[in-house]
Amino acid sequence: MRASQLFAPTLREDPAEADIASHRLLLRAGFIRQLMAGVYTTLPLGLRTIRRIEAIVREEMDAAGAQELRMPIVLPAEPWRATGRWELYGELLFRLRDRHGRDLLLGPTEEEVVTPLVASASCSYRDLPVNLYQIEWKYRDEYRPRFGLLRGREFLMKDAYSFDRDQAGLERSYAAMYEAYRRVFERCRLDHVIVEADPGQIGGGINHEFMARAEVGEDLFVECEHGDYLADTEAARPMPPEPAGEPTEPLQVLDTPDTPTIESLARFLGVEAARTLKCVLFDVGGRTVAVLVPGDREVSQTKLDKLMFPEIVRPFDEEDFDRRGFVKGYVGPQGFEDDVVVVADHTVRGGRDWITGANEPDRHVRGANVGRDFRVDRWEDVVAFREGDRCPIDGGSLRVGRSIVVGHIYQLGTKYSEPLGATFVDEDGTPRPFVMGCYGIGISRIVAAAAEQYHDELGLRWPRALAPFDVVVIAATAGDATHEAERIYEELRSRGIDAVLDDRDERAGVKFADADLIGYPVQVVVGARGLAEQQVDLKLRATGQRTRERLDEAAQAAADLLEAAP
RNA sequence: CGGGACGUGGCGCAGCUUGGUAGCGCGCAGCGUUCGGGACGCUGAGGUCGCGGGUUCGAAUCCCGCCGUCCCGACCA
Repeated sequence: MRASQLFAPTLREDPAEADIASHRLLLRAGFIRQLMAGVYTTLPLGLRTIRRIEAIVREEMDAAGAQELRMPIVLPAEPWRATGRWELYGELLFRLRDRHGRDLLLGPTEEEVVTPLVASASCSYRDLPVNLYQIEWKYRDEYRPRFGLLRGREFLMKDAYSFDRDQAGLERSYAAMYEAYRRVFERCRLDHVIVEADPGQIGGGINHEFMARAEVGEDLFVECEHGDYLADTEAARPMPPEPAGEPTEPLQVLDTPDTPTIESLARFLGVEAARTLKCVLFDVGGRTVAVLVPGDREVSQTKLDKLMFPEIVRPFDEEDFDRRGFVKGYVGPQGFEDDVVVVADHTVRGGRDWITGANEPDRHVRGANVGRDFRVDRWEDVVAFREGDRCPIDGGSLRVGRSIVVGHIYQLGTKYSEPLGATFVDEDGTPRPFVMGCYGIGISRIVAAAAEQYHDELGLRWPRALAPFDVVVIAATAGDATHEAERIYEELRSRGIDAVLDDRDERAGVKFADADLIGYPVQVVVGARGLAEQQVDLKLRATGQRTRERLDEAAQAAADLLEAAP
């Protein structure tokens, strides 16, 4: 490609709407242009990078036994009603209506399409497993699109779906995808971690997130300083504290006017929040569940959801407090009726003589102790992770890392096959629902994640595998240099290397600046200065390292440098 | 959806407080000089000042409404 023909409008200044590096540089370097919030045009350079990522993904998916297909983006509402997601997804769905008044949506993911599709093939258990994937644009009307390609309303995703006869089969399919994903992100050179993520309300299903480290990432994970523990922040289980000793105080009631929050209570009494016992009430499938955590900690509803699955967990609202006779802001676990389930986090074992609610307005108690003053029905891990918690394996200090989720794989089981009536015929002749897995890779998000990890003050610095082109040949001066540059460019192309010839009628400085901004891995500079000695200059963008090579070996040298590039 | 900021040639911005018919830099076009790290000079094109309403002799500027974009947030006793 000749730069004079390439539509790559680079910007000299940072666009006003972009804050983070990837967004700013992808705009400036001419990879993308914004059309509206969360929707971008992909320019030729951006599309080349996307194609390279797609190629890697395709190779690994195919090698893992998945088959590519293409499903529609405009979808009928009916199957989404069947699975409940027409309601559940709410505003997240782009909905539209056709001329006949039929409800349609733009696909945010495609279980509702692929599941009936496979079912319609009248499968026998002998046809399984099947794994189908596509690379297609997805649509989600995010409540707040942001950060350019990181959270768009339109994004390119590889989505794969496996269909197995049973859980054992699913686990095999899942393991194959897990390995394929590892290879994909290795080949993309993304610095990433893999964590077992929280299954949330779906419950039970194992799932893993592939997270590219990035300071600007919205997704948090927890890691031990010694590298032996990794977890989703919602799933992290800190090491429990040493158990506290026997009670030392009698239970006594305190007048604590106007102290409905832990903060106001701690201030009123002049004690640490950690001395108080927080008692949070939830409705779980109609029953009252009281969750106890130290006052300076929070309950993780995600953990509670998982614990109570398949029951639905809902925090108490005003009405619940009134109707069930609890005093909001002054709830304590003493004297609960038997129908209240008391769940305490392990961290509660680390305290005694608690200050907690007295179950009457403006009053608390002190000296409340487990066993003597209140009962605990279940000891569980329900506390939200907090900076400073210890590693459950070696007690090391845990820290929070930020990341961009670029891949997510999931064991779905029969969550979709059952409501959609998607079955195969098993060996005994009876229909059974497929045991499914789903596997996503955010292709357009990889572009942004890689830009976050590979850039400097000059611009983008693509790893070889993701760069829009491998090499740029810069004609730095007119005359002979132009001819030599052209010759080197042709030689590179004949070697199968994706090269750009910067033949624009621009000053050398402009070409250098654009080359650095766009981030070609290798630059070959052909100019009068070098030609006087029959030499050219090579630059490796990743390190900035420059070398001189003989003119007649320029293409070979560039190829070698590219080979050695990260 | 709540809070905040911002919408002025393609891009980045000034002008608005105190109303008087729009300006700077970059980019773009032409000519000349220059030519290995975002050159210089001269000339030129390009703007419904986000949209609608109002106030006024007169609105980019003041008032009201709407739209758009960006940032922060979304829930716990």
